[in-house]
Formats: sequence, structure tokens, C-alpha cells
Amino acid sequence: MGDVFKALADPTRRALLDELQERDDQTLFELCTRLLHRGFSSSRQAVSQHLDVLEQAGLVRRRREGRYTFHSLDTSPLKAITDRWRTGP
Amino acid sequence: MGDVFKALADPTRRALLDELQERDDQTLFELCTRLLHRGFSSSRQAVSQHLDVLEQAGLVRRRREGRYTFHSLDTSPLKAITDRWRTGP
DNA sequence: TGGACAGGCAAGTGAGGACTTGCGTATCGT
DNA sequence: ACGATACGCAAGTCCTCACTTGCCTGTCCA
Repeated sequence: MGDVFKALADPTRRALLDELQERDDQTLFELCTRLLHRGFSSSRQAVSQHLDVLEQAGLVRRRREGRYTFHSLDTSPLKAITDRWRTGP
Repeated sequence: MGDVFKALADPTRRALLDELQERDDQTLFELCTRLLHRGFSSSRQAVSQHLDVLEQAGLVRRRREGRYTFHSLDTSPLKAITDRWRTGP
């Protein structure tokens, strides 16, 4: 299992999580074009590598269908963050 | 205000937050020796620079008293993380 | 079945980050 | 007052990471 904290360190990866929260099950090209509308000018390969990191961190799941690869969000690893440094009961 | 996510990306900085949660208001030397017991062999300057990053992220507050500098934990910036990608109510 | 589309793989490059090194400053004890 | 302590500052080194470049594989449509 990869590092969840390092996965969240990059602003482009956080924007990808934002995008997947608005609309789940998006392909790589969909995510690329939608990132452009958010002001991120990332190439296809760059976005693909970011999704690799997010997948290794357990934050994104990949599902291959034909020539499309759909990506879905999984926010369960984020619970460990606030559970680790608990502010109140 | 610095980047909270980048501050959490380093394992040494996370260990510093762990240490401050166990015992608040520690000096730099206290944190250095306690990190050694956790297996982190970081120099004094390295720990000081890590605390700089944590302070800029709003996770650590510094208070100078004489020749000692006490560090205290502030976990309030962590709320923004789970609030951003909300899993359930 | 040829070509366009969607995506993967791997080496190379450039910038930022973690750490060191060396020196300087202020504070406390004796 | 002198040395030891606790810490800050700044330049330099090394290494990780994000991104590019180039090429390859597999899938759908006409």
C-alpha cells in the first residue's frame, strides 16, 4: 500500500479527487479535459501517472472496459488522517 | 499560509506531530532525542527545518521562553482534509 | 482490414525538497 | 566574565518527484 499523504501532496492529484467526487467513473481523457477547465494544463501521461499514485494509495480504483479505463473515488483511506491526530472526542 | 498537505507528506514531520500529541510544549532538543527513540536519526537542523514547515502550515505553534523554544500542536487545519472529500454524514 | 482512438511503458530531464556544513546569536549557570 | 547550552541563519549537496518524449499495445468503427 502506497503513501496516502504523499498522494495528497500534489495539487493536481487533489484536483483529480475533486473531479471524481463531482462525477464518478470517468475515463482518462474525460479527466484530462476537465482538468483543463480547472486551470491545470497537464498532459495525458502526466495525469495517468498521477492516477497511478492515487491508485497505489487506495484513493482511486481502476476498472477496464474495452478501450476505456474508468476511475472511481475511494475516500476511506482519508479516515486514518483525522483518526491519527484526534482533536476532540 | 503554507501547504498543509505538503507538510504531512514527510514521515519525519508526521512523527513530530505524533510526538507533540503525546506530550505538548516540547523544546527542539526534546523532540530530537525523542525522535531518535522512534528510529528517526535526524540532526537538530533537520528537525528545526521540519518544524518550520509545520509552523507555516499552521500545525505547530512556537513560543519562545528564554533560550528555549517550545512547540505546541494545532490539529485544526486537518479538518479541511476530510471536509473536502466527504465520505458520509 | 486499415486507421483512428484510448491508453500503457520506459528512459531522460529539470526543479524542488530534505539534509548537511559552518558560523553566528542569545541565554543560563558558576 | 567565561564557557556551555539552546537555537537561528544561510549556502551547498544530493536525491526524489513531476513532467516530457518516444514508442508500443489493444479496441472500435467505416
